[in-house]
Amino acid sequence: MATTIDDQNAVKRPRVHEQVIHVLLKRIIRGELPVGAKLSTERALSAEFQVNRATVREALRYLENLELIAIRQGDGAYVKNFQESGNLETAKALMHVDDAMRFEVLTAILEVRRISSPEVAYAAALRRSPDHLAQLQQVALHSPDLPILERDKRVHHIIGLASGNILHILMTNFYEDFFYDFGDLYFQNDRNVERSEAFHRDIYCAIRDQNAGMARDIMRDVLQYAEQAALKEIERKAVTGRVTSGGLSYTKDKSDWSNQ
Amino acid sequence: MATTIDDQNAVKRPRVHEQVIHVLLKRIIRGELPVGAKLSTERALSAEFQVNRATVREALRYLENLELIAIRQGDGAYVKNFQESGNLETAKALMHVDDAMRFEVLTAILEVRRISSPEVAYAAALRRSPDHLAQLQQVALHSPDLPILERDKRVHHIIGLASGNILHILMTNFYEDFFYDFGDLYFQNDRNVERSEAFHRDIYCAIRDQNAGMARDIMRDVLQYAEQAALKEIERKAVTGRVTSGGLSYTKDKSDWSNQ
DNA sequence: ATAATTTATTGGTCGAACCAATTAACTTAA
DNA sequence: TTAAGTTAATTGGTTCGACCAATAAATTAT
Repeated sequence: MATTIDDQNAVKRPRVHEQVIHVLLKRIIRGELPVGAKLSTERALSAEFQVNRATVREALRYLENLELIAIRQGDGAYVKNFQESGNLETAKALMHVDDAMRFEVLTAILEVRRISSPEVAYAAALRRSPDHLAQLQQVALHSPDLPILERDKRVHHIIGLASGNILHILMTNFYEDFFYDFGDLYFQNDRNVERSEAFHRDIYCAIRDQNAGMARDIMRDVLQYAEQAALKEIERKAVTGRVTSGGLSYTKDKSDWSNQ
Repeated sequence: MATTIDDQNAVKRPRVHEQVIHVLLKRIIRGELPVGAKLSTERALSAEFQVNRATVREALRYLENLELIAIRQGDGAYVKNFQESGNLETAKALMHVDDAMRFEVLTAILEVRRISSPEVAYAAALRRSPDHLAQLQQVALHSPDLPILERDKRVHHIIGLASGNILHILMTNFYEDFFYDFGDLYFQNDRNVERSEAFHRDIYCAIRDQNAGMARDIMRDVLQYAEQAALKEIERKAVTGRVTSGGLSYTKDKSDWSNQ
């Protein structure tokens, strides 16, 4: 059988158009392509990167979806001000630019989550269906075999679902995307694991009893704890150096273009 | 000169790949393509829609960016559960499905904004730079010629910038995208215009004085007012029928595929 | 000088071919 | 028979080359 690489440790072979995205993204965020600047034509980029024009187009379309550029037929592609038009997906892209930007985005997310999620818990306690309660009970209390990171993810997700607000659900997905890498580092500390498990028990009871105020307080407390603990881990790591299991620092790219 | 259509009333000629997106989107959201279902191959879709495979690919790439489908080389494209993986841009797409979904998304956004924005104002009052204050003064107090909708947009945007949190800024952009159409309807009511202008004056003073608590209260009050007023307008319109200048109801598509 | 027309540029779409990863079917060895 | 290895078919990824459509610049006519 051909070497079927383990899914967890699968080596991502970046698709070509993703490499093009990466280069253009850096040029835009770093200001080499300032706001209002016109990008090279698709044909010129195609020649520069030695890839097909269709591949360049896939990359440009992605940047257009991010509201980072505006494409006009017969004219060209222009850099937009992402602070004026960027969407939340732009934040994910910013994570790949450099460490400083990564830290800014991460702290921003932590703040937004600390503000919003307690109110999500509040709404969830009020509106939760019996089915959502059952799901929460199953995951929070009766899934000891589930890794703590996955369990925590699901708890938050079920709370989002129970809130009955589709935006809360999508925001929860957004947080999860960010904390998936970082979570491993966070839960290496047993104290954080215990804190999380206590949170699961408490938030379940509050939602079961439809005690919205208590649910909000419980969520607020755990997020304040987690935020401080996470920032501490980052600080420690910044001194220790890079870690192997993800975290703030990303592995350097092997792409020929990554250092442009 | 060739007929240069006025930008404001420009007739959007949907690009072909956007029409393909629309059809596939409806099939997914409506459950015709349930979670886990495998989409037709690119070649099959190309034949079905009578468009080139590259065009189909642009559409599929968009749905992939929305986390609505997962594409695997050598295998195919599969429908994901957007409640588990969808990002905020998915909400925009949901607006185009039907009226019920549109209403759900809109009320969800109003709720999220009511929760988050007061805290953004709080942070803005604490952290605002002299430059941001000057911008806010200019727009909020000394731009009588600016249409109220545009002025209101900029006030919120500057507050987002002043908050110093990139996520707040991007979330503000997200709100703006949704309320741009609806804003015209909202500001047809003079009472709403007056309320908004008062808000601009008050929030400027609070941020100028770095009175964070007051800024938060002012923002909370105006959003509560606006939310109720907006829902009232929607209700009124639902009785009156569709309106011409945007609003909840979208114009029916002329696409051949729109009724699939 | 201004307006209309033409031309060149550039993104949008198309068609066919080949590469690369996956799956399924088949073959072979234990 | 079963399990592992091999091969073939399927499907997304990329390339090449061409033409269509919208825009902007250059040109011409008024």
